[in-house]
This record gives sequence, C-alpha cells and structure tokens, in this order.
Amino acid sequence: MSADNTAEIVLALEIDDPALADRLTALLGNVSGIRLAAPGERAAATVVARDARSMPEDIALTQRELDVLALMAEGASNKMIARQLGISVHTVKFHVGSLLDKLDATGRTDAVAHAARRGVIEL
Amino acid sequence: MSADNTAEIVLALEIDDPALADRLTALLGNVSGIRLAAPGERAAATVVARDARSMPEDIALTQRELDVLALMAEGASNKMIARQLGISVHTVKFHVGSLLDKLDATGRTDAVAHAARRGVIEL
DNA sequence: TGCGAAACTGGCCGGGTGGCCAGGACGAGA
DNA sequence: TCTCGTCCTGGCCACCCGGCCAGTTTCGCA
Repeated sequence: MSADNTAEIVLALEIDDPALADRLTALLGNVSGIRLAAPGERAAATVVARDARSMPEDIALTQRELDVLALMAEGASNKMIARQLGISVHTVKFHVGSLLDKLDATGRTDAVAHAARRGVIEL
Repeated sequence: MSADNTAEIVLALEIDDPALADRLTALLGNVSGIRLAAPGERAAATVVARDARSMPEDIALTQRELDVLALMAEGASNKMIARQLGISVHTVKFHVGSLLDKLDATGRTDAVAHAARRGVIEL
C-alpha cells in the first residue's frame, strides 16, 4: 500500500442526482488531503448515492442455511457441499430447498443472485 | 428530497481499512456542509472502500454471451433462455459452455458469481 | 478469395438438481 | 409434557445440466 501520510486520498463520485453531485464536488474539491478522481482514474474509495440497498432486511436464515448458501455461491455442487459440511447430500438438498423457498428463487443460481442482491452474502 | 441549500449532506462511511477510515473521518469531519452519519442513520450517500467497479479487466464476451449471461443471472433455465432469445436449447448450452470457459467457472451458479465479482454484470 | 470467429443446430449420455414422500433426534418454549 | 423449529437422513423420480461428437451459415478481415 505504501500509504504515504501526505498523499491525497483519491475519491470517485458515483451520484445520480446532479444537484447532490454538484454540491459534493464543490465541497470535497476544497478539502486538502482529498482529491476527486478524474474520469476513469483508480480511486481509493467511491462515494455512492444509493443509500437504498444495504437494507438490513434480514431474511431469517438458519446457520446451516447460511453455510450451504456460502458454498453454493462458490459454485459448489450438492455433493461438494455435503463433503465440506460433513453431512449427506440429502440433507444438503433439504437445506437448498429451504433456501429456494425463503429467497423466493427458482434455482440455486437464482438463490445466490437474490442473496447477493439483499446483502445476505458477499460475492 | 426538500434539499435545503444550507442543509448538511449526511455521509456514511463503509470502509474496511481502519487507516483509510480514520483519515477520511478526520478529513470529512471538518468540512462544513458535510456531516458524517451516526451509526444506523440514513445517509444521502455512502463512501465505500476501493474503486468498486470500473475494472478495466474486461473479459472478452460476445454480445450473445452477454445476453445469455444476463438471463442466467435472473435464474433462467436453458429452456427459458432459449425461448427468450428465440434460439434452440442447444445453442444456449453452447453459449453457456463458452461462458463457463471464459469465466473460469465450474457451473452456471459459479459463472454468475464470477461475472458479478468482475463487474461484468450487475446484480 | 480463402480463412477464422461467431452464431446456430442436432444427437447422445452421465451425472446433477429439485420436488416429493417418509422418518428420527434434539433443544426451546408454552 | 407436548409441541414446534431446526437439523439430519433416506428413497424415488422427472428433469436439467454440462460435455462430447458432429454439422451449417454469416460475417469481417487479410
């Protein structure tokens, strides 16, 4: 990282609302120690507008379901999950079934997509 | 929004790196017009670590592969994708195969996860 | 004009997936 | 105690998936 203490932090802006973007640009542009990223430039952090997601709307998943879900997101098959967790394939399928139910998904791919969208898992 | 011109913009911080978080907290805390959000408080914008997307590491996917990938991310089966795109299931499987290859994935679930991670698709 | 890339289609097949049935063990709480 | 939720296991089965083989057309580029 070689984080030079005197180096400026490069911030990227990703704001839909033009008014808000303008105000932030004006405010942040004058802060010493912070520099706004040029278009396409790599930034250390990004300012995003959507407060929308990151909603703590936690779906009630059991610990075991979270275990299975995490491995599913890695692309693991039921057999692999079974081996990993030390349970039978049948039990894995049972948990996967519950997951599909709770996440309102049609299949395992849909399930991880939904889970990622809702912030249940991190890709 | 009732964007009072004199109102402070509430910024939330979502940074893993403690050092970076500290520096940003110190820098942004002194900016008039900006206030850092209290834990749990609704913010107008969020500062997230790292340059979220805009990864220039574009995997070379053809248009058709992107079509298929998008529908895969919706949890669509090969049959559904075929109907949606007006092509045969065989062709869908052909594209899926290429996708698995290019994305270095073991299955469609893995492919969607990889694609999302690399910013190829938006969940 | 030939050549490769992309897109498309077909058949075949082993293994994976998801839905259904049934059951048992365990702990928390009424 | 008795019920409820969670976790676990089994069998059965239709269907889907991914990989293999083969082929066609269309397009741009050398």
